[in-house]
Amino acid sequence: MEAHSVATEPRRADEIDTSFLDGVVGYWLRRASHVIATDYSARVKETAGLRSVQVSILAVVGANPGISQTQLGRSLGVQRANMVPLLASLIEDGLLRREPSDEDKRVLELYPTSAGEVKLHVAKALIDEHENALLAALTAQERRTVIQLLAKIADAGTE
Amino acid sequence: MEAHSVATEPRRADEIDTSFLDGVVGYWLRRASHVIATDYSARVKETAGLRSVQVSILAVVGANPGISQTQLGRSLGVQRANMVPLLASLIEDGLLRREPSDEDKRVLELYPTSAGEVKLHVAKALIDEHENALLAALTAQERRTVIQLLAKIADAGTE
DNA sequence: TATTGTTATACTCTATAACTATA
DNA sequence: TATAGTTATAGAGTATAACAATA
Repeated sequence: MEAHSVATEPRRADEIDTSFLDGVVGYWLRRASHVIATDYSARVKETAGLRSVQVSILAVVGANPGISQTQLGRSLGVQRANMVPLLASLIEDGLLRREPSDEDKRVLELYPTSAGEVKLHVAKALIDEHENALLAALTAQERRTVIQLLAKIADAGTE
Repeated sequence: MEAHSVATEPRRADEIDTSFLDGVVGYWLRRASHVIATDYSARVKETAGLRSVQVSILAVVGANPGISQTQLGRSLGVQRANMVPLLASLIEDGLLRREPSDEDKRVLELYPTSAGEVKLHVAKALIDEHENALLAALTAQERRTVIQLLAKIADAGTE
């Protein structure tokens, strides 16, 4: 039995019934993440010439000078292999530098350059601007709440 | 002035300072979305042989028989061009069928087949299972809250 | 044997532009 | 002119497997 006699005319976009998906967390996660990532990527590329993950890299290296590539990737949820081109362009642009570890000759320690710290400062202002624009509908308390809940969800993948 | 004298030894992964990113909604959105999407995609591919967005398509067409491709794409946040291969495989698998509209000869109306309704039923059970597994750390109230907040964020992209 | 950084490569998902047929 | 569906293609972003150097 196929239900094709129900619709007798085209529907308007705002009449679409999505009631089932409305209760699915993963569905809204995909929608919201896509909206935020699209806007943020465009802004950070235009203003700072960076990919969004590269801003995270600058921030984490800035707060943890001497961190290794593997540690960095683990803390950001990025695989070792994918760190290579991300770091290569940051180093080529003079925003990060590498130094061999004294204790473990396999490890390359990462440090921000002064240019990298300036760039990170610019990026931080950019993030504030971006979040204030796209999260205008959320109060400060709601933003804290959503971060807390998203962190719980993200933790499910690192167990 | 480069801050490389601060770190004198490698850090353990759980000692990494990510305090700046911790307050950024977009950062946690990326992390959480990645965890959920990875697990869900693998399950739905293995069990139902579908991509995650295709499950959403089945659900929306099931609730809105006769919907057009453009309406469907708009309601799911998927562009017209990207709907084509998604729908092609669903039709090839006999889960959906198309019928020319009587009123507008440009429009193709979409209807679920009986096989599509069975598949949707399977997918719904899969979604419940997936969400219960990965959102175990969240109470029912917290899930409702996160959906409400994510919907507000997603709305920022459709204004 | 295990791990760090690396290379090469493939796959998924999304974006853009242009075409056709209808309106 | 505008819109629905389509085609072709490009670009992010991520995943997998294998390698050399070192532990």
